[in-house]
Amino acid sequence: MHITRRPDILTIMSKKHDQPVHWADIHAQNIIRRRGEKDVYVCASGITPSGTVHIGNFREIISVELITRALKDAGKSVRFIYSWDDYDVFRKVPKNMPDRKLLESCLRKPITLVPDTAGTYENYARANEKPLEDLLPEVGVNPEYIYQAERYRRSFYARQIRTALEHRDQIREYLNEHRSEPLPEDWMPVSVFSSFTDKDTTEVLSWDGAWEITYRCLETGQQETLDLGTASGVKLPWRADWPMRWAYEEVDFEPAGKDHHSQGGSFDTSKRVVEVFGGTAPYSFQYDFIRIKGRGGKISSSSGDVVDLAGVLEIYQPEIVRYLFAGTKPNSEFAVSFDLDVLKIYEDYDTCERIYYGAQEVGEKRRAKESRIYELSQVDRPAQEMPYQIPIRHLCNLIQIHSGDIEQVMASLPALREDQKEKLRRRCICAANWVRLYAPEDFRFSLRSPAETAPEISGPVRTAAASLLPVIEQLDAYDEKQLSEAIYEAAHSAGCEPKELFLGCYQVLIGKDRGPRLANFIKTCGREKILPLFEPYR
RNA sequence: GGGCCGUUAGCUCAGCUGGCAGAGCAGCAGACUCUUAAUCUGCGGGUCGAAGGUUCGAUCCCUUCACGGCUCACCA
Repeated sequence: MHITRRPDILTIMSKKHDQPVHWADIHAQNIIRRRGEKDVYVCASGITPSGTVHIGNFREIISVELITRALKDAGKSVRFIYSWDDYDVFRKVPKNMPDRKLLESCLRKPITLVPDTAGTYENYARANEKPLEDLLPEVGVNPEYIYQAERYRRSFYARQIRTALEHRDQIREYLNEHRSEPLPEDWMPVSVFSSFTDKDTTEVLSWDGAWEITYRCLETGQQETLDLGTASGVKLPWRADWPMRWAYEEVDFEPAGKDHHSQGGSFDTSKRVVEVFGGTAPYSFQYDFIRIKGRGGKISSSSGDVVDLAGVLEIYQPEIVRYLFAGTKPNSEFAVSFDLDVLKIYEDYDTCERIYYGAQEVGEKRRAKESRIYELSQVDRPAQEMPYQIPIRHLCNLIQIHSGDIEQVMASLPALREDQKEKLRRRCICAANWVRLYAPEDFRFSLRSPAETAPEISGPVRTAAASLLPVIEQLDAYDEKQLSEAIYEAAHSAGCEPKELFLGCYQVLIGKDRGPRLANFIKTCGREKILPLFEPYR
């Protein structure tokens, strides 16, 4: 008898295994050691919503989520902040956006002041933010959002901007350490959006040493003097902005992509610049990019369709999306697959689940590791008892047998408990989507309708098919093996090759030469679906 | 030019803080009169990129080199 109940988390993290086995726990331990004991650990993530937020960006979010989970499991309090850098400049029109002309006229404006050309949201930035915000809770991610545009526009960072100006020589020096061309002597660590055009095509002329700054709009030639305490268009450039926020939020952990993490990259300069703001650089690690397999190959294909979280959730259950990321070390590249690999991923996940619940025996080391991956993959806590498992391949068949009617599929499953239905329904939807969108042609079928003209078959094959009728009428009396034998018997007594009969049967059932393993397939479909299809050959 | 990552079975990779080299797939053999990359059983398969060093012991740590990928030095 298998133990299919949830193990105690303390068993997994007990003294016996006080060495953490999972990367998230190792990083969490490092954060605690590096930053010292604190009441609350601040974990930060952030991106610029300058286009559809794709699955590559999601890696950053989920990495932080996994670390916050690990910190919490280590008994710590955590604040997970997510910064929408929506006061960044609109620099390039992505391929998948409508009304490119209008968007092009908005280049150099902050993305929060660019319209949503699809007409759904208040502005362009919001159009990219909101769909993701709506989806994140589904995968168990619930950060505290910070909208940088909103902050900058109400002069929230006036004090910090002044600090940057006061230390502009120091900041310039830090940045110059890694620049091929040094910044000019009169460089100012601010950029200004013109109040005449909203664009950042401006030149800062002077700073009065306190709160006033004067700039010229390059497009209109007009000059204006602003008060930092009330101005809405002044912001820090990225390499000053990022460390400023580390200091302001007292960030303990923030990962970054490899573009930021190279030597001379923005993390490198920021960990110097942050001193100016009286802070220290957070603990960090670098995560690698992710690739796409079985769908274009690039996250953002040239046709303009982007692989985003919604696109991945079409195919993968939320806990399996988490599993993909939790099961891969952040600094290694991996591919999100839409091809046959999908089946393998589901099978791997199910194996991981069985290991967690003790329904599959493995070595102690592997058990500890898989169990932790399983826990981190769950949107909430793992269920008390093991969820209903159904092999994904079989499910794909069931869905096609029932013409995509998921409620029928669920009804056909014996011993399905009420509390298991929600997850299973989700798996059904994903399987149906996969079959429809990505499965190879060989994999797809649909049962013929009795109303259609029955395929022409003749000779011994027809005789054999006819002789199967009594068997199908009594289908419930046969188990799979017996049915299989009956099929061979039918072929033999009619004097045809079993192969021919198989071929004929698939023609009758699904109008193809091949299909799912026949005996099992017929049993699964049941007498009611099969009999009418064979009736014409009586 | 700097940095980071990688190089392990035919393929894809695991091997996380040094202790007899692993998995899946492919291959081979056998079984099922069989079919969604069919299923089951068994088997073979490796100079752990190269050369040094540390160690009782190195795929693992250090140094150098080769090849491959990414990234920074503009902006964000």
